[in-house]
Amino acid sequence: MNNTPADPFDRTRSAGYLANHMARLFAQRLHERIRPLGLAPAQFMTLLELWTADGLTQSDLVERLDVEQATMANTLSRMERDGLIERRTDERDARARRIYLTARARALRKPAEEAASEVNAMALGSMDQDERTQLIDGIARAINGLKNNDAAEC
Amino acid sequence: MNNTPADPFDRTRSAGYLANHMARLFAQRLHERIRPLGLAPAQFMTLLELWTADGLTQSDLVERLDVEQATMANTLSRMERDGLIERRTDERDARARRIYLTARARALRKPAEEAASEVNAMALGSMDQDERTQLIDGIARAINGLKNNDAAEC
DNA sequence: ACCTTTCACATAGCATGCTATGCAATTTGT
DNA sequence: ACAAATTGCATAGCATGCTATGTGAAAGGT
Repeated sequence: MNNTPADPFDRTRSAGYLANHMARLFAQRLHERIRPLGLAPAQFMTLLELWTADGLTQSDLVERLDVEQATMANTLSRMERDGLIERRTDERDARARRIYLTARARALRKPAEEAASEVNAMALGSMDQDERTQLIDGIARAINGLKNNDAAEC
Repeated sequence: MNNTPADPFDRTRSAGYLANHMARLFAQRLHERIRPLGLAPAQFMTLLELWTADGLTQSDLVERLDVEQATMANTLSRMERDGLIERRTDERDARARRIYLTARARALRKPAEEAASEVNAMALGSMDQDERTQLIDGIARAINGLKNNDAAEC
């Protein structure tokens, strides 16, 4: 019985492991920068959509940000608690609750986006424009591969 | 007052946003494959180290996997609860508790690593070997940039 | 020896993400 | 018109990750 198999799994070259590590670091760096604004990463992500399109429903956000409905419901509850959004029942569909930004949330756009750009610069700082584009494109392709769950798995 | 600024933050081209999205998809795909084995993603990550080096301490794992000590403590508690590890107090240092795999955990190595490889293949399926290496290297560089928090920020 | 500092770990509290489930409102099929 | 299916959202329960804090054991300085 061989304890170290012929083809050992090397986590330092595993896309999944590295993706997790990178995402944790991004979240930490972002969080420490937007915490002074009273924001957390998932709230910032949600605001990115609401800053460009106010009055969306929860299911709109679920679709655009590709998170589960329950996750978004909880994030929105915390944002309402923190005075970032208001939820008003849709006039035509009593099930839906449209989401509107408060003045406070609108005011946070610039500093928060700057913080995020800063973190991106920190990650990509050592790369030229070509390398950055290649990395972004590569991640986007990986996302596509992972999304087509049922599709042909090579 | 311009509601849509000249340089809008495009989340679909933001490394941080994409990193988060990719990591969530990786975790989902991995989890659905290793759940039948009774494993969760962070447990698998921890096992990757323990499979190659049994008898580590909690702080060894913290250092190798770059997670916070409290995070690792909780993950190890769940792994102990689930019969994957045993913790025995170090003979020479009464503070440390060395971590040993159970037979059950040892038996899970092959199927779990195969599941992870399958997910990696799913993500990288459309790329040739060069493209895969470039993506892995790019992520590794981003990780380095994000880790040197205090270092020169461009 | 003794006091301070450091180290290894545990715990509390919170945010984010998931699955599973439930409920009420709308839509659909007949 | 009405039963069945679908839709929009809430909640419970859990895993993973963080910061902050506490505790007991070991190490170091005097």
